[in-house]
Amino acid sequence: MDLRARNKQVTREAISHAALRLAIEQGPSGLALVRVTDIATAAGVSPRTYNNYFSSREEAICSFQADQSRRVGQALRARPDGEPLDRAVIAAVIELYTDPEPDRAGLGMIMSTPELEGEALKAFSMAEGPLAEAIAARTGIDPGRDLFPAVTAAAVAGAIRVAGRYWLQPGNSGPFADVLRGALSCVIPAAPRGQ
Amino acid sequence: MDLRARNKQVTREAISHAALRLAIEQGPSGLALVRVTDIATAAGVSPRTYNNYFSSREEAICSFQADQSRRVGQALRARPDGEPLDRAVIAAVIELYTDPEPDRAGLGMIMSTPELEGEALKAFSMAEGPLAEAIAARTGIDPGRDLFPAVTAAAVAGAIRVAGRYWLQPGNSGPFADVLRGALSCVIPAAPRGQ
DNA sequence: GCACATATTGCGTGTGACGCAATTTCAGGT
DNA sequence: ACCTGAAATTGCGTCACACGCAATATGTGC
Repeated sequence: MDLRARNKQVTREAISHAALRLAIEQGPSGLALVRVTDIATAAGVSPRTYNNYFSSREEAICSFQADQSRRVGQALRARPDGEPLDRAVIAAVIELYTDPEPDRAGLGMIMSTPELEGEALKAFSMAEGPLAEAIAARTGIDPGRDLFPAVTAAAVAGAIRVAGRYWLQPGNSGPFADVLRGALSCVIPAAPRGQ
Repeated sequence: MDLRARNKQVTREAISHAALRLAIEQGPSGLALVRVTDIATAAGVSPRTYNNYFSSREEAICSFQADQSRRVGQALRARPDGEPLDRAVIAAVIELYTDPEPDRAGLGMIMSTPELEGEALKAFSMAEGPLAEAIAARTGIDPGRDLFPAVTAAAVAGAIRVAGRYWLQPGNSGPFADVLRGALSCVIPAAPRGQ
């Protein structure tokens, strides 16, 4: 990775981090008070530069979650070859989402702010493409002819989202890993049907 | 339903219909050319009134799909009591989404326009809440303690979305019902695990 | 230390979303 | 048929945002 590219990444993360931090400070109800100028200032860049990286506050705020989702496919590919699909997916997701344990405030901000709903869904759905490819590769199914990889990927993304929502509920002090495992086992078969 | 409420509904649908029609005319690449004024004029209302019903063009365009999703729960509840979960869900979804056969242009516009992605995901996810409740009612599971209803609902919504994307691919002239059936059978168990 | 690609920035413009208050519309009762 | 009041429509003003463009600053690689 180029040095220049790494600098861009640093700037990107600075903006994203500032945006999420400011959003958390104001809480879900006061998201409108988080102005573009504030985000840019907090990140140490000009408003115009902020806009070179993100085309909306929502995108900046949810960027972290989106990045996380993008890694799900690669996490599944890192699992050993012989492992059954369900075990591999569960292990990959838990590994990715509990190291470290997610930031309750950040996840809560993203998932329980109406104005962020669309962007949050986009963030979680970012996992689907790469994950579907990884599932296809693992099961040897052609994703162009069989819907199984894409449908399963969507189900996994949905399960992660539901698990997050449940974990955020007050009075839920258990580890996220347990919730994730429970959610994922509802929908992931050990192998494609009939095989 | 009140007469006044019905009039509001008529206006709402006029705006939504106009928005989708204009968007289709310009195609996914020219969505920026669909101005608020155009939508309002085409619907026969003032721009301000358009904004009383929808707070963004995207929302107006995807409103039809959102309404459709909201009906999934009720469609499942309409299935006979004894029917196994998987059959009931599949029958309910197919009934709802193939009568009539979806408008290819409209669905394509909504699902393959990047600017509409967030709103489209919101539209499909509208099904999840009511559907989860219907699943909970049918299976007798307490949705507050067990994640199965919510996870399954999310998986169903995801499967419908994936099926739609697949059905839109050129060279796919088969009935939508078949695609839906295939997608749904990937993830819906006949009953919650272990029961 | 230089040169060039690339990122950053400032400015200007067009558009959208929405609060507010005036006005129109119309359902329901007399 | 008319009145009345609630509710919907509308116009206006405001504010913030996204983005194109061109100038400038930055720093990497030689």
